[in-house]
Amino acid sequence: MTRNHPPASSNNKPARPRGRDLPHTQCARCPLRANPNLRKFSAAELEFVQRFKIAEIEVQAGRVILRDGERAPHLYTVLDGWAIRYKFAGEGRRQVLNFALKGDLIGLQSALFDKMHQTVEALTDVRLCVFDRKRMFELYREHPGLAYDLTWLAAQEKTILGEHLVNIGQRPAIGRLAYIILFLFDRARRAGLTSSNTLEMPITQEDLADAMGLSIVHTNKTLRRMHALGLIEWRRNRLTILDIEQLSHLAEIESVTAQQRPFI
Amino acid sequence: MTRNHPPASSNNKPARPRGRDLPHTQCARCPLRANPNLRKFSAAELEFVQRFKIAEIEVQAGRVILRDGERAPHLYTVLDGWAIRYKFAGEGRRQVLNFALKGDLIGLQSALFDKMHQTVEALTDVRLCVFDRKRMFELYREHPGLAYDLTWLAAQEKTILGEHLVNIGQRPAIGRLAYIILFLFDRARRAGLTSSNTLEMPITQEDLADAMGLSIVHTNKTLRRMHALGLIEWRRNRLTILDIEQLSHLAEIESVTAQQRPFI
DNA sequence: CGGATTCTTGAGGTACCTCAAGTGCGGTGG
DNA sequence: CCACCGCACTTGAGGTACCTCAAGAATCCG
Repeated sequence: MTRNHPPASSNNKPARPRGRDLPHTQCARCPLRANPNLRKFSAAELEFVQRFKIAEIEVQAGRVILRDGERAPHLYTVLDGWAIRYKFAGEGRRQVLNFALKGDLIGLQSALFDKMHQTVEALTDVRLCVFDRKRMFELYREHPGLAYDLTWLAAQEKTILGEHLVNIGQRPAIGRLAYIILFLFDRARRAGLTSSNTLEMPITQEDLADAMGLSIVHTNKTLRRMHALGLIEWRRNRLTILDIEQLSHLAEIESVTAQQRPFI
Repeated sequence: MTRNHPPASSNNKPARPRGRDLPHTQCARCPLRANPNLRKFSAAELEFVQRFKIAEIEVQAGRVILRDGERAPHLYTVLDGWAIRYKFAGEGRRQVLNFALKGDLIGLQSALFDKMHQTVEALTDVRLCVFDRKRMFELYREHPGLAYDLTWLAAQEKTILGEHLVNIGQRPAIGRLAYIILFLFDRARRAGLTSSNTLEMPITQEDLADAMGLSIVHTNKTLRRMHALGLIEWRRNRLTILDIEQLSHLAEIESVTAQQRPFI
């Protein structure tokens, strides 16, 4: 676990978007649309989403995008970059809940409950599509397909968190690690961020440890052990999967299922 | 954790509703409606829900209502009784994700993803309101308020699971226990199942252990320790909270927030 | 009343933790 | 271009919180 997180460390400053808003680009030419894993919009939906979208912003690596307990004015979709979702648990302990990659929605909790129940922080510089929270009900009223998608995305998060709960609650360190590695690799693959069996990512061993509920030291030792077994390679920001069979076996999972998922 | 769960134990039989369907009662007179924590319907919504509802069934204690990996034909709301949501993790290890009480929705995952990602099992005899999955899209098309509620409920589950993740990943045994006890008590209180500071519930120490990612033995010892500290009393199916201050302190939480929540 | 759960307690082992002290590397400034 | 700094990673040593195994007591149920 993370010890000694400075309570108000420099990477906990409020999200001040790096600059002036970027040009309000066309949703029809949204780069996410190229991803075959993401579902297509109808013309009417596309037109609505275009109006729903307020701006595009860029958030610097290390900045907080949304903070636990605060009310966010907007809803975001990640266009590019990596973010991390976590909660603090008194005295510098941190639990990582998930990661956000391109295509992921951020801030739904705030839109529904009037405040966030987790913090979302940029791991790299992140480009975000900004949506107008106040139009949420219009979305529900006029575009049942999009409304359904929002439910779908929320339920998807819930399923993922359930699996993480199994991971942390029931598996030994090596199994947890195997699971997380496969999880990350699969998510990245769907987002088109992998090349064959390697993945470039901004995740530190500390992030990994906090996601697994293990100490950094033990995470490191487990990582080395896994390397010694010839299952992976983990060099600063670069993960290579060497034996997916063995990893799946350690994680006690069969395989990962594919499906076209929605986004906004 | 649960060791030696027989892979196909007697309480894992498919859900065969105990009997003939009960009389198709009026949603307008739904007993849940008495609970002030649950939001009111508009006349049109009430009329829709009445048609959405197919039947009422009763499931015996110990039976599985929905099984992980299977596709469920229906969506349910708990009218009465307790259920438990869990996932297995190879060789008799089980992770409890949450509990379902009156007013809770069951089977949304199956409706959205075509299969369940958790098992839901009746802890007591459970009375369920049965909804027609095939009308889901009609719900989204015609009743944006209800659609919003479904998203709300999914996001709520997700928030709860995030908190459980913090619990299991970051807290020592006594803190985990304090947290779960407060969580259960609060949920039960909202469902109107508590009387002052005591709660009658069908949860065993094994269920508790599996919810916390601890062994039964250690759960028991921690429970006794907590009793010795004068914080709680735990007698078979009966929980009494003696010192909520201390418990909150151990769990490192401030207080629990109230809000009117939706149901269907 | 007997059998099956559930709870309780003790004893001993170990997986993971904390503390501590490096090492390596990438970025920055002189 | 090199020297330095800070952060991420690595490794060892020793402690402990939690685990497993085991056996018995209490309670429930038919």
